[in-house]
Amino acid sequence: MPELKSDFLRDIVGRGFMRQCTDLEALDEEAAGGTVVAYIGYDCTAPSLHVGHMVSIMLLRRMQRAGHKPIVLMGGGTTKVGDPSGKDETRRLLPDARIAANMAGIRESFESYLAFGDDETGAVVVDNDEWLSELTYIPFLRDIGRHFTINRMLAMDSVRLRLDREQPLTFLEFNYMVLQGYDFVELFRRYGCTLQMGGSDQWGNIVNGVELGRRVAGARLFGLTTPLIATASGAKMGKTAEGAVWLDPGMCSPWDYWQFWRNTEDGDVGRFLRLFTDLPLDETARLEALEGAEVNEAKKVLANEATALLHGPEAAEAAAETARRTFEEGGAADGLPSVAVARSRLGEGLLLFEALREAGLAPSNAEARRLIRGGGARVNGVPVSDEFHKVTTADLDADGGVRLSAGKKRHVLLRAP
RNA sequence: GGAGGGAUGCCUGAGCGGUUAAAAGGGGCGGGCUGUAAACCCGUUGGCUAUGCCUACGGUGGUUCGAAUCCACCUCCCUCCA
Repeated sequence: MPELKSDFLRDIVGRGFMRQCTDLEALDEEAAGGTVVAYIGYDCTAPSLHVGHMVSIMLLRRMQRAGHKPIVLMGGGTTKVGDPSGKDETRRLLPDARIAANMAGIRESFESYLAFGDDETGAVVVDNDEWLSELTYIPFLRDIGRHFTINRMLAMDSVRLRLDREQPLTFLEFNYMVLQGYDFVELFRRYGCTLQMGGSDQWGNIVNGVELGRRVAGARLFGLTTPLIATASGAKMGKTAEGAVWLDPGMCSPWDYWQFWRNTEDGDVGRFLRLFTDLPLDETARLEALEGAEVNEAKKVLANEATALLHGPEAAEAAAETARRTFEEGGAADGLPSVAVARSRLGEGLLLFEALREAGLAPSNAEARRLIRGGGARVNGVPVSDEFHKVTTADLDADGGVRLSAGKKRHVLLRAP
């Protein structure tokens, strides 16, 4: 790879953010010479973003810190259509109110990563519904539609996959790529945006936008994609027992978020430090070089840094401290998720399986009982295998709490004040 | 509009009158080994304080001592023809 001139590209290439770029040298030239305006689009299908979106969020962050202007494009309009990429089934359509609510939740998360404002490098949020819902059919077909050939559209991966598998692809979805391409043109016109970034599965859509911009606006646009992040053992990143690791603290507590990063596989630590923290590269290299059990130190740094970015340094510190007390000392720490229960119920002796269920450690009594039978249940760190064991006031510590555990990692503090 | 095919547990997918809470795999959860890692091995995987009861094979009725399995209608999906 030739020597890069711009801080922005040197930084993100060095940290592993880039998979493909439509014209790296020319983009480097632009970025070295002035402020680049770039965007990434986000679907509004869920009420929050999750860890799977972190690469692109961090990319926008690094870009802004390198002196450029990020645009967060909310797909309020395109979500009404549905992206066929990577899906072999038609996506169900969401009601408009849900889309709007989702958008609000997503926006929230960005506050932690980007500095919003109208100045030269201030981040902005735009909703493509603004222009997409204004479109009128015939003029749109004449101005934009004529630049797309069915031949090329049929060759797109997202389309071919469906057709090859003989799955239906509706005309509505078929239009997604046209609309996404149009977004780029619109952002170029409104904000002088010349770069679209996204996951590598968006490459086709991004290239369409670049091409369209050249044809209808004579613009020189760029596209850049990030690699798909899988874990070292090949699993898709960002899923845990409870499902996706959400960014919204209401959907995934700072404690769980910290734990997610703490549980990173050894082989991923270096890469994740580079992608998901702001630590300088010499520091990440030092941490990555740690061997054996020492990598745990690197994982803690990763968890601290990643959590601090999203939830703030205090939340990260609290999670780290709770983890230290819970795992390294085996005690009941304050920061654990806690559930309150009436003290009188402990007086009579509360069945452990019911307590586990109420604490959210098991979805049903039957599951809780299986957990106990399997030897995975603990009260204050002591394994209990009696299915009908009762938790009593004698189990309470001085503050009126009992620590219930399901397995080695999931702990809840049951409080009976 | 016509002809055929399909809908099974978290997912894929077998079963095609009783021995089926439903094969197999995946995933999940737990245990062991470890370092709150990976890999591997083992157990478990509808609900209910349970030698039992309830709910379950798209929906509603029916045939039968007995249905996920047979019949009718309905809903949704797919393929082909017009």
